[in-house]
Amino acid sequence: MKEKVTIYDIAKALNITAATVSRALNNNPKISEATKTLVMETAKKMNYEQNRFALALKSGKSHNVGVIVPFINRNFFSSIIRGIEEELYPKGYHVIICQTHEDAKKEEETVQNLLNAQVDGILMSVSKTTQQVRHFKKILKSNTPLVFFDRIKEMDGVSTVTINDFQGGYMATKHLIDVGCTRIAHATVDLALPIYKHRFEGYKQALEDHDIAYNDDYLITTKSDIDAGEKAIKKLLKLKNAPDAIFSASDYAALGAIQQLNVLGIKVPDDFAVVGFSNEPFTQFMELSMSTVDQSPVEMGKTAARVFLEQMKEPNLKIMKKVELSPELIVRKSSSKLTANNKQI
Amino acid sequence: MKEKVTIYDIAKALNITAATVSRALNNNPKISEATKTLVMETAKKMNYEQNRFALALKSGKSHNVGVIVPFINRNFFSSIIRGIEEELYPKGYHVIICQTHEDAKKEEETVQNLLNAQVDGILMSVSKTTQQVRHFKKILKSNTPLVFFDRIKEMDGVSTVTINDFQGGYMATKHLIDVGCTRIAHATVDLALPIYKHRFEGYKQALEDHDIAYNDDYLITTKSDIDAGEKAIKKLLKLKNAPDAIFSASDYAALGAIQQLNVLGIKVPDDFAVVGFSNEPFTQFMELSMSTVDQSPVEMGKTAARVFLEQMKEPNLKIMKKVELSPELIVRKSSSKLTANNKQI
DNA sequence: TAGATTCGTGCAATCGATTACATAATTCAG
DNA sequence: CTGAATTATGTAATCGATTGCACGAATCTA
Repeated sequence: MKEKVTIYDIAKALNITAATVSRALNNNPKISEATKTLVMETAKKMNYEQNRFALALKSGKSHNVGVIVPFINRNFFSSIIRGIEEELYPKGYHVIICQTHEDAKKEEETVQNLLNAQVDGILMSVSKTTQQVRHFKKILKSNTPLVFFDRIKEMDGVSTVTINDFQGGYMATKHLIDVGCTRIAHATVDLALPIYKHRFEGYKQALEDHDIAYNDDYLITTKSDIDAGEKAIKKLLKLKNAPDAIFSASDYAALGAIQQLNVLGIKVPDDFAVVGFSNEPFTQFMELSMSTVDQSPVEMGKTAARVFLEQMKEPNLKIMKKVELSPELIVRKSSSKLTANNKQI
Repeated sequence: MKEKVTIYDIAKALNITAATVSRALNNNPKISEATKTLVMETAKKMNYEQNRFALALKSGKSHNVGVIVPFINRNFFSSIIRGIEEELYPKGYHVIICQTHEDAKKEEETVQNLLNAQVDGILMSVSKTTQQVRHFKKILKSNTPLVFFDRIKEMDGVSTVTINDFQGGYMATKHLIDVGCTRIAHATVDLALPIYKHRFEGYKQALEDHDIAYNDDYLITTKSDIDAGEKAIKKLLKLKNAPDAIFSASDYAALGAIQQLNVLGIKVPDDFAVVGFSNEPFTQFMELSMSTVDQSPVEMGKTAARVFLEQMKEPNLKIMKKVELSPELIVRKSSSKLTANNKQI
């Protein structure tokens, strides 16, 4: 139907060469103003659109960036992607989405695939099962900017955008202390992953700063789901000196905890306070809304995108930027209790 | 660093021409088996990867598909995208994500942009504010397959994947009737949009089939948020013959309704039953879990992708396929009541 | 006014893969 | 054993945009 208009068509129409048209469109200073405007105008008139492939083939730049996440239908990740898309789209970049399903092998394959597609950059959150860094090195070797967000792997030459998980853990724990809890448990997911390790360290530090001894029995490792949270509560309540609060590194486990506490007839927050982590949408919709730590994922996505753009501006310079965003404690009902010493927050 | 290997490199290594290499790699029957295997092997040995841009430039096919949704961080849409990605990725397609923010103008711009990027197809859910179909016609004119999912616009030459919203509305309403409700209200969002219109029609049909007169006072138009649901309940309860149940076309409005009923001390589900629509994740996490209609979004995404792939197989044939998926009623606490005539479902 | 600059364009190669057409090598029919 | 048919490969154009180099024309210098 509608044949694509090329610079040759414009050239023919104006009786000049394609080279001149190209230069005019690129605002090359060697072209006279007269020709420039003339070319611009006819280009517009003829509905000219630059062919991305020809450009990509010539320049090696695709104006695409690859984004790799474990799953895209997890609020945290889809919100990050939203942030990335909003930041990059106006700059003419397209965002290519890939999921790893937390599978290290699929991650490697995906990376290879995106490199082959010659994306201009890769923004990603590392899969839980990833051990190797070979594929990341390949990215760097191919001179493609690489930005990790949230789940990172410490590597030379890679920029990272994270939230301060230590601070998040600290805030959550301190808040529980502030509302009068003294026997605070912590549910973690996998201490081998930096994000969880840092939350745990924040938890420990908050205890220490408030002269509460760390109790190893109060540390429990769970999966990030409701079931795991239920089991964790059952286990914790069997202790002779059972806790009166829990800071869970996962909102889902926290939800399971609350549900189980309900079943057992234990009053939340009065007899047992709960704080989660991530600010999943459901946490605010629960009847007993859940206190949690917000990670501002949209902002994280935007930041990651901006870091990428900076890197693109300085193609020679190897920038390695580490941005750390601040988490925000969101106090809701599951931990809002009035005590002798504390006002409701 | 690592220079890209091209077919010319392979050709040089084997002392043949690039044409032969190309043909061998494409399994052209005119090439002898001997050369084929030889080429294949050296290609593998040299880590050859086909240059997508050269191919795209030559063929006009990008092996990219554009996906346009209002927002990507809405569970429904991100799940659809997940389905699309899972179906298309193994076939060598990359998925380019764009959001419209429900803005018709941004939608037009995005379409133009994707066309310019020469995507091989566009899968999309139409923005709420879209009136014009000019940009859709442009897609068709450029001979690019177009598939609408969920939010469609009736047009010639466009394939659609929807769920049977009528059936969903019918099932939800019939279920409420089955548990003994007789004065069933309906909260809709915008009857101008087919999805909501069909849900409403299903609602009406279910009433009619069970000899319940349709009452115009029970129809209420709300936005799709919690606030709107609260207001709707307030308004409905002011009626002299107040309803005893509501089928809301939005889970969010249904949530608002439940919260407001709680505030007013009205027992859910015994005194007032509630069914939502969409099966948003939060509906199952609420203490009083919400009955709702599931739209199997991942399946919808996969189906849309498959329809696209079929279209690609028959480039000459103009296929126009209309797939309708069945919704599934999910009964949870907000409508599970025991009545004289009904067993608990 | 001759020679040197500057300015604006054109020429042609390039990016990497595909493919119609040409050609060389082999096989086959009679 | 010769011409035709078949098979395997090479030649060169093409997709669309960019860009180093060349070149003619205009302007300037002394």
